[in-house]
Amino acid sequence: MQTITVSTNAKFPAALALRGLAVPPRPQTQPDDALFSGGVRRSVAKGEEVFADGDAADYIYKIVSGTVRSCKLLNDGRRQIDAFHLAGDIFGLESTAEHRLTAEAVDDVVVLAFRRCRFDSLVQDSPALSHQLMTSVIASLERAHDHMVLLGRKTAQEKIASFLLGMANRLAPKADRFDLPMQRADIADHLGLTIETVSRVLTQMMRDGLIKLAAAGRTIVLQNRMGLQELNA
Amino acid sequence: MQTITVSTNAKFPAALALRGLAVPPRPQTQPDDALFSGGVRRSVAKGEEVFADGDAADYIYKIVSGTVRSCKLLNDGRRQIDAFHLAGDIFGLESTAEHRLTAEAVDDVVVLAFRRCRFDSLVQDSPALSHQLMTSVIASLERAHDHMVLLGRKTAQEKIASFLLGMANRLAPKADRFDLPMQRADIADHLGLTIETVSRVLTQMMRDGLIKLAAAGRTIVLQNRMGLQELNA
DNA sequence: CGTTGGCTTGAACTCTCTCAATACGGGTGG
DNA sequence: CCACCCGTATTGAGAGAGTTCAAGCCAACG
Repeated sequence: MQTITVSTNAKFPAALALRGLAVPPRPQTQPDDALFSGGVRRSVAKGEEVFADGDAADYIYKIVSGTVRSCKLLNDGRRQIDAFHLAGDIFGLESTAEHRLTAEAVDDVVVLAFRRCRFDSLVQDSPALSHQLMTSVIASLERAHDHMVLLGRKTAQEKIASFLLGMANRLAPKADRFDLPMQRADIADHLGLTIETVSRVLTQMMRDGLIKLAAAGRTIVLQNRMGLQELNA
Repeated sequence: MQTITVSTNAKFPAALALRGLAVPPRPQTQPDDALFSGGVRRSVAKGEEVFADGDAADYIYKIVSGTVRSCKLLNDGRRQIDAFHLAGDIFGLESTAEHRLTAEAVDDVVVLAFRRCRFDSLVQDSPALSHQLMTSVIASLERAHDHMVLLGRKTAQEKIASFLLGMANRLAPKADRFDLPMQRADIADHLGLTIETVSRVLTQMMRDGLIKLAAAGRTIVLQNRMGLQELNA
């Protein structure tokens, strides 16, 4: 744990130095962007950590592009992915002085990083910001609640159906086709299944005409939203 | 859903009326009690709802005594208990206007209820309160994260071991003996198991000398904390 | 064109669930 | 004070969803 902490902390200043004085391109404007003007842009390569379990929680992050997974590990290697964060999402807030989970780049990622101390003082000054932040954390909590129902009480089929509909909603709200950024192992560790079960359920759904798979299983086409919704329980 | 909403909303003013002008006895003083001075005391009998899924989220609650379970239901009756709240815990904080889960009294409960709107303005005025509240929500979120690991990746034995150690910590931090306020069905729905599995694992732990059971299985004596800790993963 | 990483498929196994019977305990009424 | 009851917990036997282990496949890449 110590080694991980050190290595990641060491990595971060390096990234800062690299991009040092570059002016961060203005991301698409959203209600809470006021919060996030002036953050430091940081690129994280696929598979690299944004922060690790045990790291000092000095920064809060907002995703510019790419996908981040936040996960917990059991000592024997079992993994649970609590959530996937997509462009626009805020993460890293969920902690005390030290992070209690690891955030890794699922694909190549660009984030904006904000010093937490500066942030805290900002929050002190602005009740509006405070409120926004609170809302963001509470939203995370509600997603966590939904995910607990999924993990504790849904069948493999239902888990996959929920997952596909949820990702479709976030990745391509209008369309019926989208590309999953993560691989089967990530999906499995998010849903509390094995990769084999994920694969089997997906092929069965394909046979049942609910979905179509393409591009090595990464592209999903929803052919029967209704059918999936029924499985969604 | 409508019927539940109405009935519970109707219940609440009644409770207020009943206890209307009674001066709430001052609960044991804690750091964040400033937040909760002036709340309305409300008793909830075992099995009754504090609020239901779909109710207007007008109040925030702090437990004076007793145990509350907050749970979600699937349309076919499957249930997931997200958390048990004990004396001193805050619950009912939502980002939306409506509750997204149901809070029920596990045993006879007394809570303090606070109008959310009044609360919000209080928070506006006091950064300190805001910070305390934030801390409380973040703590909930971290417990949720831990629980997701449990639900998604732990075996029945490990789930029960985690649960017992956790409850021991909260109910009797020093002692090795404590009474579970909830029944097997609640434990099962909290851990993503069936009551039979809960019972079987407990019996096995008893045979293994890890615990002792008494009082119809409600009293637990930890005989081998180390052994449980090892199972805890 | 061989290697690599990720995905799929198959067959056997096992942990947990399901269904069903039995036991326990606290409260009530005779 | 005992007998009965009802809700809750335990125990048993059989079934099944999902896992495990192992092999095969496919596309990307050097």
